[in-house]
Amino acid sequence: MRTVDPVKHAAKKRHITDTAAGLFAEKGFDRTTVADICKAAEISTGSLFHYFPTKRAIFREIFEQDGQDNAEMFVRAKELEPWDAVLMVIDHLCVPALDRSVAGLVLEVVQQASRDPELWELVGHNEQVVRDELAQLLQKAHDAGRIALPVDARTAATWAQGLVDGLFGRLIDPDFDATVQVSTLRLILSRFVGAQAP
Amino acid sequence: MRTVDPVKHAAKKRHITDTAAGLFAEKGFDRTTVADICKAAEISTGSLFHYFPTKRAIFREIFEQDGQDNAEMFVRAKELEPWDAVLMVIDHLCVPALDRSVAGLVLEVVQQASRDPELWELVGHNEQVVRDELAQLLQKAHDAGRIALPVDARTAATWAQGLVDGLFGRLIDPDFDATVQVSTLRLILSRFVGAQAP
DNA sequence: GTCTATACTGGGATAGAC
DNA sequence: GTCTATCCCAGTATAGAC
Repeated sequence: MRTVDPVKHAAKKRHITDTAAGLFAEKGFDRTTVADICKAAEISTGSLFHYFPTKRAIFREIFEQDGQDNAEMFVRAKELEPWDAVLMVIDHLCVPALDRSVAGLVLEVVQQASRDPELWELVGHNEQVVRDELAQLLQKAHDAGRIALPVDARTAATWAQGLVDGLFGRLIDPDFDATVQVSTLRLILSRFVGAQAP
Repeated sequence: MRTVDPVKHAAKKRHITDTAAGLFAEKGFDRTTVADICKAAEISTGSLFHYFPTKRAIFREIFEQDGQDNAEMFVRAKELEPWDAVLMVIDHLCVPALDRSVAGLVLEVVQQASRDPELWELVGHNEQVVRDELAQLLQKAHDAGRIALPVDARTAATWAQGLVDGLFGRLIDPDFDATVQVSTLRLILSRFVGAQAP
């Protein structure tokens, strides 16, 4: 006897976020208008604001699932030998870089997060979780003699993230092939942490 | 018998760009209004548009001098031993990261450049010059036996830039001390290119 | 729940006096 | 060259019919 079908409702929201994500990636948040989103999603503004209170809310929704994704990843990672786990995590973090449109979205979220405290909490927390987990894995690998860290584990973890940032940064060069360069990234990281040859 | 004093004219333009740069760094390009700039620079909008045709033009002007700066740097670098020159260039590229407000501006320009073709040309060209010069220096250092590149010089140069991007990326973490981490960056690069201990 | 139409706001840019 | 006043438009969000 309820008036809304929650499944349909969620599906529609998802349709809107998916459509909006593409536009945000392509044109940026500020330059994407609500009208653009409505046109692309083939709905009216009135309908859109039935599902989301503001434009920003659409943007946030897009990133809300990331935290859970990462949590799942680390569960899987912990079943591996620590250093292999680190490499797996890095690969996972690099995946968005392989798709230019997703990469645009990542650039955008960094930008927006620095000015939207609510979004910042979401993203910043996530980053910190990744860093902490990476630091733990690196420490274990070090203790097991698989790598020989030249700096503390936390710093190393930070720079592992920094290397991923670097990968994204270089996407501005049209000749830069992220698929190929992920292996270079692994080489740099391996040499940095003194990984033994396998 | 000329009606404008070019020196005064340039000084005023400079005053506007300097003022605007601070605001762009702090709030981002899109969220900085022309009114904001005028207020901060203590001029009227009419006056501002006498010096610049559009808001974007102000933004571009800020980065127009970078090319020349870099050219000068490479002239000085070439007087050094190649590997020392590489480290000098890297240090130079890292300088903006040491000042949070300047760092904000760098984030902003990447963002904007991906959507402003004219700005893109400016920035992209500059990046390419840096990469080419770095690649040359790395090749020379390699040939001199000072380093042992595991990849081609161009790829190595690209990743040297990527590491600098990573440094900027990590600035989002408030605990990240760029001054300290520049030395970690040098360590990572040195290990990557197989630099011999001095 | 979805639409059309529109109110309201704010920002970029211009006109024209001084 | 600089100002004030203002135009014009884009964009978010709402009202109210269906």
